[in-house]
Amino acid sequence: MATSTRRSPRRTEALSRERIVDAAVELLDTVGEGGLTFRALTERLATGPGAIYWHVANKEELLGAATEGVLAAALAAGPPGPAGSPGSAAASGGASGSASAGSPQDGIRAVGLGLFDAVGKHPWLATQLTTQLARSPWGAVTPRIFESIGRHVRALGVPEAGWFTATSVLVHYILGAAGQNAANIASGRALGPGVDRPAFLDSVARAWEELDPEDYPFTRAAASGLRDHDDHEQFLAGIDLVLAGLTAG
Amino acid sequence: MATSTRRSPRRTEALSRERIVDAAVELLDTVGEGGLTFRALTERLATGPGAIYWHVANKEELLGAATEGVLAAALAAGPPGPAGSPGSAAASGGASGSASAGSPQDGIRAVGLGLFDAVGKHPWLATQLTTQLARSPWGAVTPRIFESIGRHVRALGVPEAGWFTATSVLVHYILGAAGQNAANIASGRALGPGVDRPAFLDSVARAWEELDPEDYPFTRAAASGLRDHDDHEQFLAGIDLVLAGLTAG
DNA sequence: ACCTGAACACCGTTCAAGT
DNA sequence: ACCTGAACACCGTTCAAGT
Repeated sequence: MATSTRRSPRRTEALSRERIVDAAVELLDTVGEGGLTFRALTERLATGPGAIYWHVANKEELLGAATEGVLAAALAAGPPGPAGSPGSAAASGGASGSASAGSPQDGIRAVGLGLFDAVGKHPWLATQLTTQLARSPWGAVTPRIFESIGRHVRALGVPEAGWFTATSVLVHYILGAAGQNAANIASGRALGPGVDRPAFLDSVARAWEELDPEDYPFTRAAASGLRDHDDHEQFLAGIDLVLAGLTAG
Repeated sequence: MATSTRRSPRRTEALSRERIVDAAVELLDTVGEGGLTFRALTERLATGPGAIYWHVANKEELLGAATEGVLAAALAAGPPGPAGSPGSAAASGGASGSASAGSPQDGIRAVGLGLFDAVGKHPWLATQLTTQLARSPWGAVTPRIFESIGRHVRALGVPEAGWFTATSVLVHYILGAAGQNAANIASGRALGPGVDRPAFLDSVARAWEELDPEDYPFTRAAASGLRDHDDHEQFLAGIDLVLAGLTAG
């Protein structure tokens, strides 16, 4: 199947589901969730809407496939966890954090950080994962996330009756915190080209400090704590809090 | 059918921002997030789109107002008492303390249950709160939620450095679990009129038990635990896990 | 000040028709 | 089998015009 290497105004490679999903991820990453439209997709792929619908049932399925792909990559990059990708065991040998031989606690931290960073790279991912988690627990996404955390929970020695609770708390926290972090980055960028995350958090802290002292004593007092926190450190502190609860019970 | 004659009674009350927001909430509750359109709104309010735009800047602001209204009610009402009558819990601002007489732990459980049940009544609320929490921490929603939980965290004796972490974990878990529960209810209804939540959870459990034993050992084993769990009990177990971590540290 | 309703730009999706 | 592209129903939003 030697494809001609000549350049042409039209696309040279045949369309495929994979190419479409890749283009969707690219669009989501660069223009955001609202930027993924079939028109933008047809332009990028030099084709018509009908061609896309030949490979993909509808937009929901396309979003699902994009989510699954990015999630699988994020989980595979971490410790050797559950099903990486069906078929090929490629994974390019990455396994950056091969400290996976460590404790279950470290395993949970590693998976959490992997998801946290994946969401930082793909800000739309948090919303999408949350949606899939809630709307279709029978799909591929929910078991994959659940398993990636839950196997470490089990290794921790948590009694079986507590598995679901512990894994739920961890997963909800991880996705929530990751989504919030990603949004903070995006909001900072939106405020101006020179506004990075610390600058953005400072503006939020300032807003919180101006709240009514009568109604918002806690939030006002907690505002200053917003400023000088390392993303990862702050995120891991939340995980460790849950871990403390697990080993204390 | 009455053809072009306008059968709906002509509007007797003047339009107002409040009436529009109320109609939006009603639409969200009955037809879901996708059902809130300006056309449905104009029909329900017997007016034109221009009239709505006179009172409300755009759809985003309308959704925000709907979210704020329902959230304020949920925080003011607290959890529905077992038999008693809360009557009106005035609570201007953060107060939210219908169960304020008890321990801080009970306070957190009460606020959590209040949010959990509000999301159960308004399934769109979880997504909306998460969005607001992430996208605009300077808005009204974020401080209100944060305060409602955080003041009890402080009362717990948690050192100030841990306030943000603890409150974040609790809030993310509460919204995540509430959203998942609401989606489960909706999914059960969607599957059929006779399918309630237990039946739906059973079908999910069955799906999980058919996963590949090699790739999903944990999820398979945890599946059976899905079946016979009381909503509230299960939800509170997650909160208690975090509380255990707080008092252990 | 408040409301009307036609019009605009855009969206997801379909489908007869081509290769 | 795979792709084309016009067409359809619908959406959020605007705005000159009315009261």
